[in-house]
Amino acid sequence: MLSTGCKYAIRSVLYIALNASEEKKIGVKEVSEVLEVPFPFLAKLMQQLTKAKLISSTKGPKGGFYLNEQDQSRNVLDIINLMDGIDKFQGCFLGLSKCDPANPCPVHFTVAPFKEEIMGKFRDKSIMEFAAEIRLTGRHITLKDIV
Amino acid sequence: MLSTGCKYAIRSVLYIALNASEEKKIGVKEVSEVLEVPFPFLAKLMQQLTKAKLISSTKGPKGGFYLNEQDQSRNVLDIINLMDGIDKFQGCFLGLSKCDPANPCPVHFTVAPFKEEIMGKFRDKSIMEFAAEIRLTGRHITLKDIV
DNA sequence: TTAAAAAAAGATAAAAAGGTCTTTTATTAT
DNA sequence: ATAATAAAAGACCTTTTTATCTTTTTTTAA
Ligand code: FES
Ligand code: FES
Repeated sequence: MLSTGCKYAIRSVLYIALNASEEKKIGVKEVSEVLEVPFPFLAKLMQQLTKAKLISSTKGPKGGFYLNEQDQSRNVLDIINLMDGIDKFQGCFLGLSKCDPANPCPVHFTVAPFKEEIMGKFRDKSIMEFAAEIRLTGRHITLKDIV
Repeated sequence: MLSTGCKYAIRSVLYIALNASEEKKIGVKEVSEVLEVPFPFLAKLMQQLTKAKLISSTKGPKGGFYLNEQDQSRNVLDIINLMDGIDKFQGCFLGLSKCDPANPCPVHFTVAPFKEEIMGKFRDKSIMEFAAEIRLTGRHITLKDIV
């Protein structure tokens, strides 16, 4: 469905949303340990996220990652779009050049409604709204707390 | 979304459903040319489909691929399951060990309804029903007829 | 019964995704 | 100023996916 990098990225951003702030930044090390994700790989992903301005960072001691105000209003679709490209949802399910209702592939009308709706869901809910829900209902981001 | 092999496989099976029969079998060559898919790669995929009894074949002159009665009642989900594995839909969207409503990840309730429904759609409609619809409405499987 | 046709099988190669390691740059506290 | 810290950058390695090539087996028709 999504690339592993993309999955890691979503979980990381949510973890940062939940646990970091401009005063208490969080490093790659902590994130990679808590989420059980390979450190160097995650570091690359975080760099990408930072360059794309989906998360913020500062170097040096007391440095790390956090979400500034703009970052907080981003949504999950922004992350998917950055990591895997929006075509993962917008493109034709069977890989034909364009997904076009005027020129539909055999499964177009089977999948199109879902593609639309799921993109909507991931666009309309901000990272912070997700974080609030996680805090409220105790959803897990890590493998550890499942057992 | 799906692997390229899986997409090729679905399109090929539909093409065979539409154009082949036990009397008029179709070879890899024709399928690869019409669908614009690399011949040797497609040959491998067809072997897999044959071994899994999703399509039928005979060797030698006048040989080729076709769908027997059992094959015709198969569905798209069978193909996806063979090529990519059912976890592509059943597994957790964020890659956590198990997708379990009792222990949901942050996006579980956002995506779970879609996963269920789309699997249903692809399970409940047989290959031949898809073929009939294609014949009726003129859906395209190839890139050529789009322009 | 032989030659041609076509799938099956298996070995190999190229490209992409996933993952690691090393060096550089920026920041902060001492 | 200096040492320590942590991200940024870039080179590198491994595995999986995608694709190709070659040989073998089966079948049919002449
Ligand atoms: S044309 Fe294939 S999904 Fe829309
Ligand atoms: S637990 Fe993640 S999608 Fe169900």
